[in-house]
Amino acid sequence: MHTLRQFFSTRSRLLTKEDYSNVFNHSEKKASNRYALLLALPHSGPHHSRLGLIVAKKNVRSAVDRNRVKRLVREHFRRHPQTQTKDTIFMARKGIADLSNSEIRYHLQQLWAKLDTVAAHP
RNA sequence: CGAGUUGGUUAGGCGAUCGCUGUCGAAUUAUCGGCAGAGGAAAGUCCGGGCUCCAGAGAUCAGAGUGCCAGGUAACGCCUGGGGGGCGAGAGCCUACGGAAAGUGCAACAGAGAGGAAACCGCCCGAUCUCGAUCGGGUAAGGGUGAAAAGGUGCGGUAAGAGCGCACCGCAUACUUGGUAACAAGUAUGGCGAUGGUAAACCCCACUCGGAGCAAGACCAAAUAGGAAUCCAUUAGCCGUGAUCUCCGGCGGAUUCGGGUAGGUUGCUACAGGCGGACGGUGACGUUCGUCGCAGAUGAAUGAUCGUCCACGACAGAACCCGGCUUAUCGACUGACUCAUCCU
RNA sequence: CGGUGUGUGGCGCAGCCUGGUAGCGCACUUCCUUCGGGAGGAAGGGGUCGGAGGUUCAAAUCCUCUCACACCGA
Repeated sequence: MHTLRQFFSTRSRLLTKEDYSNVFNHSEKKASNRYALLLALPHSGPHHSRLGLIVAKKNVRSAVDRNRVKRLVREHFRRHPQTQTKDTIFMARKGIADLSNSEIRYHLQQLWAKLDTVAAHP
């Protein structure tokens, strides 16, 4: 199973406006801290688990930092397969650009763990 | 060797594992392999051009921009060379650097006076008398005000002074020489009561410019609503002017057509291209020969982890593409030149 | 990505075009009025005019660069 999910392509991304507003309006699970916010919508459709990224210019000023955050989140999503198929949105908050790569990785692990415990007890 | 000026190149390397985008080849329905994959500023959007659409014969006005001269360039507000001015001991650096005798305006406060001006304190002459004041006149050297006061310095001259005269400098005009030119040098004349400053004030002169931008533009095209044409139905009901009747129109169904939203495709990278050589030119650059193929994403790829070496890695991420400018930036390498000391 | 606009006391705005004094309202401080408060009246404090450079005798104002913020076009 792990080797099966070790890729990340366009099929595991949220693509259209509807995909995003769907998750926003019907999100069943949330996990957040002061650096980021996660929204998730479980489904049993034909898709894989999908990921959407929102890293606003207002919250992360530099383009280099925006790319860095998005790459780290994708890498985490790719390396840690979901226990349940669901669409997830990641929203960056203001202080995240000041963190180092290892710090961001630590926070991502915490957030996804929180999301899974909520999922276990709906 | 020290201090400094200036131009160019580069922007962590190597290995392993797991990934992303494009493309080629296998395979054929989700895999494998090869190759390629951010910058010198990709940034700011300050200029210029290509490209696309709109408007359009051409010209002028308006408006905007540029502004010493010559050249380069597709073009430029850029670059190169030269001239003037300023700074520096020098290499070198900086320079919006056309016109103020075409006209209009502006200059607070201070000061007597701010522009065809004027005399406050002064200086000098004369008159008067109470003998250091008043009045009349001459003058602009000195003082004072101001950012700026109508050539500067020296000598002569004079009642005191003044381009009043002379010398040098500055200015203006004319001519000669050198230079494509900007300009420079020289000679002569003027005798400076005229020609002050400000044009990043209006303005004048010369030159340049149509407008918008790839979210431009082109193509394909759901659902829903609405439009047009043709055909069917015109039975029943409802609406239309207060009521009734007749006529007419609308509300119905089917097919076709065109516009067009969501969404998709395209524009999308091979071109004023890079590298090397030769020739021409002081140089920017041009001509020519050879060679290379060098990102093309679209919620947006170029990364993560580990090991290792060192100088311990700055500023920072393409979004139609080029040429510049400006701003940010830890360093490393290298060419040329200047000054000072020492040695020969 | 492209195109516009705005930065002035604590807050909201004038002044900029046409260069010389930074002003208005609310708020703040003190005093008067009142038994006390509010309202009212009088006086006062507070501004590198977003930042840097240039033009000018002189810049909030003119010019250039730069930093924030806001708006418009799918």
